Amino acid sequence: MPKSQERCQEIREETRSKILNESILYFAKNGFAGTKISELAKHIGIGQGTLYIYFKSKEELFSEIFALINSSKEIEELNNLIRLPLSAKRKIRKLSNRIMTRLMQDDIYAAKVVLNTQMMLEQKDFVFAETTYQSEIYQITEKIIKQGQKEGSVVEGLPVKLADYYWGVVYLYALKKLFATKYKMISEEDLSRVLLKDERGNRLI
Amino acid sequence: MPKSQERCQEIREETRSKILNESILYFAKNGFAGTKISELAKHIGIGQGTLYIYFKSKEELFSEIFALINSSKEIEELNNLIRLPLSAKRKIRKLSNRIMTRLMQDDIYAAKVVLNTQMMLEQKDFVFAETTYQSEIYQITEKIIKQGQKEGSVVEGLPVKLADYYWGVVYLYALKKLFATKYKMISEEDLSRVLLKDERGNRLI
Amino acid sequence: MPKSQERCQEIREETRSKILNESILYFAKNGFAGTKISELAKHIGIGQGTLYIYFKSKEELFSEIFALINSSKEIEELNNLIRLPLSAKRKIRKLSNRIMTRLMQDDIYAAKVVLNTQMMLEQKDFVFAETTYQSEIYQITEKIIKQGQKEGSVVEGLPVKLADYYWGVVYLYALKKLFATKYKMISEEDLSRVLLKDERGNRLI
Amino acid sequence: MPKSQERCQEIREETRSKILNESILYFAKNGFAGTKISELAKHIGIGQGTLYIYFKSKEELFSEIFALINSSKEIEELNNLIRLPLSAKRKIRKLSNRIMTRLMQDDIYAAKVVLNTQMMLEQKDFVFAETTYQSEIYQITEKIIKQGQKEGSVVEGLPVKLADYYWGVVYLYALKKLFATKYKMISEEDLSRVLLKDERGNRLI
DNA sequence: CATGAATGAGTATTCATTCAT
DNA sequence: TATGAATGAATACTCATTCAT
Repeated sequence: MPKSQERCQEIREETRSKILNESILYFAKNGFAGTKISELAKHIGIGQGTLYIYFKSKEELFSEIFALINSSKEIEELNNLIRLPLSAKRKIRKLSNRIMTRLMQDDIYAAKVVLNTQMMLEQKDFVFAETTYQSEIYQITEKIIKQGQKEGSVVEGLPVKLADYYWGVVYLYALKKLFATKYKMISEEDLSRVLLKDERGNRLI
Repeated sequence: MPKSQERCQEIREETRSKILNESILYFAKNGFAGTKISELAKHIGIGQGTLYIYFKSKEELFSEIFALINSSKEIEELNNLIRLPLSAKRKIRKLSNRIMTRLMQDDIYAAKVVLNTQMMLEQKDFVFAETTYQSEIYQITEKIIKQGQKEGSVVEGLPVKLADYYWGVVYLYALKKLFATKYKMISEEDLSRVLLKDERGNRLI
Repeated sequence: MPKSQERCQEIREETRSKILNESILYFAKNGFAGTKISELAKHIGIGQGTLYIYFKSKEELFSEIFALINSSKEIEELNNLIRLPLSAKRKIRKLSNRIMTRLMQDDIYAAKVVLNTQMMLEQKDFVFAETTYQSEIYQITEKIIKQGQKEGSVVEGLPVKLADYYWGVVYLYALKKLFATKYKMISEEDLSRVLLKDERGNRLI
Repeated sequence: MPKSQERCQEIREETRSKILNESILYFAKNGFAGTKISELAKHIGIGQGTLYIYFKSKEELFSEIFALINSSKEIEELNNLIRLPLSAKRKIRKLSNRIMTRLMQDDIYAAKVVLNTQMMLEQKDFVFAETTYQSEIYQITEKIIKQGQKEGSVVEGLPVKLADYYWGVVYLYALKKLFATKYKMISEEDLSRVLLKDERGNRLI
């Protein structure tokens, strides 16, 4: 029965995706040690045992989440952005706009940012790829920064430091999105200003 | 002959302080769930049982840490700063300088910032005072921001948002101090720039 | 496919009952402080963790045992006995007979008597119902005693004292059943004699 | 300094006695497993360490208590009683009177009875002497019972069973003395009646 | 000798993982 | 395949015992 086989495969894939997606938020909010399988399963709406059909262990589930995060189109998007024939300032504004829009609309995106940044900070052993991944994002950002510094629109300073700072602020507001009940989200301009010189000042030159 | 009462009291106070101080870093780095009493005790250099002489439970130890954090002189210092007959710009530069200097020299300070900010984000039930505490710091910062906006040295925007952003960046670099192995610490000017308009631009006006 | 809901419920009820029943003897023999969860679990034939699925703590298990003891049919039986159109003497003989028969055949019954009496003596806080329960048994016994004193078959003395004494002797031999290796069990007549006047003496009147 | 040597010895003896006496009640009320050294020391009014100067371990303290209990003059008194030129009935009444009087006045006596009987029931390994001791008391009691049965004042039945029963009732009211808040103490006559035939019946013969 | 702070072996409790249904 | 009851290794917590003062 090839049809049923396929269908089975399909169902498996669906369940796997569901677990993965629901877990991202849970892990981002509670951390690895703070996440109990029993509660996670309840949150997802499946039995505890079901989790172990799809993932060998809690740790494997956690590292699979990174595979998911890192396979995202983030890098591709960034690469597309950099190649556009725009000023660095426009690129930064576009990027910031895209980030803030997603952050405000999509908890999963915020969770991904949070987990990814935390991994980078804590250097957990079982996450391998992300160093490469993350540094790729950083490198692209640095390129834009360098372009901007040439163009005079981006503040002075080591590009690596500025890129780190920029994504740090993104992480900060991803955290607020996930955890804080009362907070003031910053605007796309606020985020851009991490890199861009003040408009008014420039205009006056 | 019994140990002198005062000496006993002294020893108890010392040990309690030692536990509290050493625990701050540990909890900040590993989180509540990720902290094992057995390892914490080893880290402090005491027996597991000793911990329980001074604190009823892991949770109590954790919440006592907040009493310690919040009883700090942070507020007092800020209050002194705000009363000085200085421009908002000078105040912000002074404050940022003090914060970044401490952050770079003192892991415990970084840990305090981290724990305090996380508590505020996560709104753990057993921490009561900090809301007040935190908002007090925020309120003072807002006052400086308002002063600076009048003086034209501080960027436009809701003071509450800017204060939140400013302390968020402090939190961000406290995290980096504690966790990151490779990172570029921002300078005092970088931190100040969260609030202050770019120098060059201003000069040109 | 999930286990059928009813079957699950059934299994849970069975395991719970098993734990409760097996624990009665263990607690009665070793006391609360003297009972180790690890050994109790081994005795029952389950894992330690299983105990905690059904009972929040050792203390909760202990107090649930009382709910079980007190929900017994003891009172009902006594109430039925008292309503029979018999002389107090016959009632006492019947009651004593039933008690001693059970005591000799059923360790669980002995354990229930032991735990219940000890609770009454020690007035543990977490046992609420039993005061009522116990005093109800006492009150019924007192009624039979009063009837017997009117009929001239029961010895003089405060009914409350005699009831207390009677059940005290029952407790005494429940203890012997559980603990003593060598002892002489008293007969039904011996127990009845706590309340009843000596036959021979009466006959001679 | 021989004088100081003696004085030291004296003080040691006093402290040892104090610990022993205060411990009897505590152990009787809480059992071996239920007694915490920290609380026992507080109850006695000494430091925890002090206990270990006088006794090697909790277990040794417990078994020393038995040496104390068993070295008591109980047996001697009983032996004196049996040798008096009295009827068994008089002896039983005298004995019961002495027992009940002490029981009501002296918690330590009640505690001794309780501990002693429980040891006999539970046959703890580290108590050796008491079997002999206890059986000696029982044997003397049996002699009185046999005498009484010959004289017609004591009820029929195996002397060993009756002796066991008699001392069981004594244990029962020792328990009540220690634990119960509300209870009706039995009188000397009530205790005697365990062995003695009813007066009225006898008189009528 | 007396103390009580410190210790770690022992006990209670939790939770990732397994497995019969 | 899906479930959740059962498990025991890991973790939190207690308490008899030691030891510096």
